[in-house]
Amino acid sequence: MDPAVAGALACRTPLTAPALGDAEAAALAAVLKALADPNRIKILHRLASAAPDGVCVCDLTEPLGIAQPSVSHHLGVLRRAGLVERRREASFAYYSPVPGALDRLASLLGTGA
Amino acid sequence: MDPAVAGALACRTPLTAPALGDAEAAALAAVLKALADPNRIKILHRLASAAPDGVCVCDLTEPLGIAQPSVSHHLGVLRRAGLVERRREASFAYYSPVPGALDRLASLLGTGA
DNA sequence: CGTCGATATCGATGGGTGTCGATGCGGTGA
DNA sequence: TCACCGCATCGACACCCATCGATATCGACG
Repeated sequence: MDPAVAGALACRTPLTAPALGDAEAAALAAVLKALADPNRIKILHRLASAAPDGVCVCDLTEPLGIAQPSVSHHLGVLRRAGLVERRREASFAYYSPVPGALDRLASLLGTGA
Repeated sequence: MDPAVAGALACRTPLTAPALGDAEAAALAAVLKALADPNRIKILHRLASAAPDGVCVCDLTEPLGIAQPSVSHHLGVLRRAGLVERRREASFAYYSPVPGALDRLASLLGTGA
């Protein structure tokens, strides 16, 4: 189609802002996907509200009602997304939320990104 | 196990706040899952930045590089999640972001939910 | 040094989802 | 009236993911 004509059709939108790049969109989607699970939300909520120095895996398994490998899996997802961090001590693993990780995400959403 | 003993084991956490309910976690996860896709993020960003009165589907198909049925699918997901709304006019469909939808989500994340 | 307990990883499995082409449904204009 | 156009839905396909049991790893402890 003739481009000069294409711009004059009935259905067009001005496009005032530059389109979001593939990389930014993918990065944002990756973090959101890590959060988009009920069990991971519960985990993060518990980490954020209950532990200044971390929560060990064994204290997450029972209240979540899922098996221990599943809990480890979810914690790994959150950790790879940069939302929680792990502190190993003896044979225990204490997880705690990364300060500001959710704040950055919240501000991104708030600014209409 | 004896509860009086369970509280005294090595691996315990105080649990200062009530656990997040299944319903809240599922609802939050549903909204986040609707956002957890690069194409949907691009769509929402474009809707938020380019259109006071809505963007029609045909203007989203080409810049996203995906077929029209896929665009309709993503718009449907966003609409069912309460993030965008549709205004039909003639044979066109104009989509626009729901005001405050992202703000509420951002505040939920910011308050550590 | 052997056992046990806490976590992580592996392999399998069932369900969910993004993508597409084909098709249906209204509304427009010739 | 009829062809065309924009959009939604359908059916199929491939792929990802949450979950589990089984197993490996690693440190503590007797």
